[in-house]
Amino acid sequence: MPELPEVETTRRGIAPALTGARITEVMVRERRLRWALPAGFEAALRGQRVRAVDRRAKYLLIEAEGGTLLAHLGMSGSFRVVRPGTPLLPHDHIDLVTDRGDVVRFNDPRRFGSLHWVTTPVADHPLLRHLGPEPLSPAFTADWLWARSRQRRVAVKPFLMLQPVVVGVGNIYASEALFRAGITPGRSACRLKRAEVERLVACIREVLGEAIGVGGTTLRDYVNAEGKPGYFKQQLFVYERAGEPCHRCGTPIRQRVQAQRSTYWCPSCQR
DNA sequence: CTTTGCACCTGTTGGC
DNA sequence: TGCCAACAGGTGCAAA
Repeated sequence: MPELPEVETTRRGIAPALTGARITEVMVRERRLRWALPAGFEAALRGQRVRAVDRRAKYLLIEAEGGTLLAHLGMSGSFRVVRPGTPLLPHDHIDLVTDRGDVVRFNDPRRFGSLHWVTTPVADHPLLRHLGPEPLSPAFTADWLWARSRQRRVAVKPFLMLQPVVVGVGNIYASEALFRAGITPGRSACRLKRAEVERLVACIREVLGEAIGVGGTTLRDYVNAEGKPGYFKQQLFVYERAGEPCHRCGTPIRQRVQAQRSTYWCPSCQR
């Protein structure tokens, strides 16, 4: 499910309930996530006061006094903030109960999501150590993307989804950014011209920023902390629009598979 | 090192 | 109507 805009929307939604609150109870109904929750997970978290809720790439960092809860939503994960006694939905695997009477509830049908309690410096964690720059930060520049792309023969669309290159761009926004930049997704990264790389950096920033502004994209099951969908689906130019007319030129949108993932593009607007 | 394909899961959809 | 293959916002890992 979630790419950077959906994770950021989730962060903004759960932060008010968690920041400054103490976790008084941890209820685990299903430990088999991407990595099984270890015995002692609940005990480690119980009693922790949350200092801040941050995001790095597609990870949520719930930073407490004694460590950080590192959460990933995988393909189908979501967090909701509910009141105690709210009936459980299928796949509501974990509850964090706070001393303010909020329940932060993790749901994940496919269980590709993960939770880690980390007591070492979190930026050094193996899952975070090799991540590239945040696309909305000044560290993500045309110079950076240019340098990273020069020796890469891989097609530019899967290239944009490599987290060591730039974080947060997933299957939807890779196609959307390439449409906006006018670059066809099958071009090798190393064959991009300098001006194209510059456009791409700007378009990645633009599309992610706009998506955050409307709460992300809901295709199927993504919901924010209030259980509501994001509205960026209406703004998608190409994703899941195979055969439909391009919003810019009317040419039918095409679809192909790259690196086992569907790619969408306009053969007329993108070269 | 880069690149490719698989694996992990459940739920939905579309074709026959 | 029912069955089954294909596919779905991700990514770690093994192998070539």
